[in-house]
Amino acid sequence: MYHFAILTSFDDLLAAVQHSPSVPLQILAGPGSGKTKACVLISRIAHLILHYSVPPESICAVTFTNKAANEMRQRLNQLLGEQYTCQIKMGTFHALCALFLRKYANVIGLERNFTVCDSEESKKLVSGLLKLFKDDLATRDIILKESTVLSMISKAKARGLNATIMQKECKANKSPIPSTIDHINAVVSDIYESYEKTLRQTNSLDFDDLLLFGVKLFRNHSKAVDWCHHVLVDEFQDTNVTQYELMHELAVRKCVTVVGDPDQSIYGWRSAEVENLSRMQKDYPQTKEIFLEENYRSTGSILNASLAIVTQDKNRIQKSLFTSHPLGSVPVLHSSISEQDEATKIAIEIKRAIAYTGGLLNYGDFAILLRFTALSRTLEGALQKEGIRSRVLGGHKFFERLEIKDLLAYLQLIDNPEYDPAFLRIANVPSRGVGEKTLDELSAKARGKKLSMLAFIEKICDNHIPDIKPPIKRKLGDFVKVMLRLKRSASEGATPPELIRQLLQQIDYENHLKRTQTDWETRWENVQELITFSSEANATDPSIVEEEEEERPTPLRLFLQASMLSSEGDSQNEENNKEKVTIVTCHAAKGLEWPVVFVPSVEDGTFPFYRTEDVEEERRLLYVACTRAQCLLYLSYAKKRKVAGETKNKVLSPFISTVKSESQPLFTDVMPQLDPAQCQELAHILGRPEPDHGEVQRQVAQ
DNA sequence: ACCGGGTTTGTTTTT
DNA sequence: CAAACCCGGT
Repeated sequence: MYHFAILTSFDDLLAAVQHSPSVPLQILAGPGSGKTKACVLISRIAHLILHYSVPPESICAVTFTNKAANEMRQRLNQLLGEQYTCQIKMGTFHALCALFLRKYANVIGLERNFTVCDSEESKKLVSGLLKLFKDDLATRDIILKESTVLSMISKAKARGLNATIMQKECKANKSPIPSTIDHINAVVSDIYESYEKTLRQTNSLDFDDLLLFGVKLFRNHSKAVDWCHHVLVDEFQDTNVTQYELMHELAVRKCVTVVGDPDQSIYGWRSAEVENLSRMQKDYPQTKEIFLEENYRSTGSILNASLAIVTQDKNRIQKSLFTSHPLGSVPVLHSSISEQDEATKIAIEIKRAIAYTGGLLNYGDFAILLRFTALSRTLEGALQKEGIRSRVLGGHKFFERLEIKDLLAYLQLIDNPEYDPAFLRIANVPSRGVGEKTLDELSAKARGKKLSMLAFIEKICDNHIPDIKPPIKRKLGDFVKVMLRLKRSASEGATPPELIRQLLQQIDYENHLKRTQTDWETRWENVQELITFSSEANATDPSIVEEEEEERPTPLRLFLQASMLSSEGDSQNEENNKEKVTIVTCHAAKGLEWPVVFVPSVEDGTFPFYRTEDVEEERRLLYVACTRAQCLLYLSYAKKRKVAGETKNKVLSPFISTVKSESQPLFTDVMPQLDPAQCQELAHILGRPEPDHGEVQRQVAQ
């Protein structure tokens, strides 16, 4: 039955799927090796259940995004039926931790209604704390950005270092003459301490906390992990130390399957450690390795060019890769005089390819892979000019839009009145004449009284605290009333969509958008979409079967949690996506594939990115991008590009210039002919019917 | 002194 | 696209 999932019956794939559950397994799967398409992991889960009789509720499958988890769940539904799959624990490490932390909150000293603090709020918190050190830093001529502080804190957390340890380390390492680095470390560890204190006081956990508290829970409370018989981890090369520890704590029975590819590790900047592969071999000495080296995706020449790029990394773990597909056309490398020129060339080439393949390819088969999202502006413009529709995948994510975050902040405050970040966000939305200064003052006073800001303001409005100027009470009185009404509705069992509708009406949010945003129409549409999402959230959320009914999180809490951990992009209207060219970052393209792939801006400074800490990781990123292509691959660079307002001269990426003149031509500057023979080959690789010659000629004529 | 609306600026990658 | 900045109005 599950063989349905395996498109090919090759030995290695089968061995990986059927491997004994009790022997730890590492599947090292190169790009296009059937990791996703033939879904090794999905087939293995099915095999564990059907053949080895592993109970579905004792399986834990960890994916890199929650979107991937949803897809996995859907495909398993088709194979096994929903009654099995709904019991499997599936999701990102973050989502799984959140799930169990809610259930066992009291055991490790958390409130059940903790809020997940996303990176935007974390950044605001850090930024507020950093201001306290501004003068001190200025006297030493140190510029410290909040993003730097944030990433230093996050890195410390990912390695499991708390603020106290960090402070001790700083003192221990101090050289006789305090250097700038020492000073920065000292300041950051102080900010770290206050940051943690604020999170605890406001009953919230940031993304790193979810993992850290998860480890703490699983390590010290066996009943939280007893259920687990088998752990499977996808994208293992992108896990960090804490995530490894989570896996280790969950694997109480030492049954582990991981899938990964060191060549595709591109999240080092987020503290991912490829070394987790060797660490696992040490911790689980019996670990068996299975290499999947056959690529079922790309043509030979795409694979050759990609391998030429990644094998320049001398420290790379040696691994081969081959394909049964024909060589196909040689990847294109072309230059342009400007980014506009580059974008136009891409647009024209897309139209040409569609015409010359006479309906074999449509717009949905094309993807443009970018180093960072800001590069999409000119491309979107050029495509639009040529009448090509496009969609930006995961550009600015739905739940990060300001109108969505405003509304979520209200809901968060209903669920967790202590969550001051939400209060600070919405106290003046819509405008109530309470600005930054006033809020700072109120915040300090509330802290002095050891109250949450909402509780403090409520007291002022009830005349329990007299020492505030009358305007505050007048200005924020309405806000307090809105919150009270919403809280009452929620306690009376109002559903999330009902709460949102009530909220919209009470604060007249539509009017607020019209007043403050020029593009209020699309923003209002997003608000409507949020209502839709909120009504679906409970159904899709993986939930633990609760012994006691009242322990189950409220629908509101489930909805909020799903929102904070979602990676969903803007419009998922599946219908017309077939007619749209996909624009996506290389990072977000991981695991995806398209018949035709363009990678623009292959220039020094972009690949590798000029501020990178790890050049090899940038190389792997380009490798990941190139290996997304099935049939046609186009790299391009511009000789001049506008960077941060200034036009700069650019040169070809060293990743390419060092490989392009080897014995066989890896790249060509000639666009593919797309003659009948090539079309036939294309159709064969994609498994599609060949185009009709008459149709080709008709479209070319146009 | 503080708000709020308008303009400038400067952008990695994401749970 | 939103944070940072500026400046007129209260």
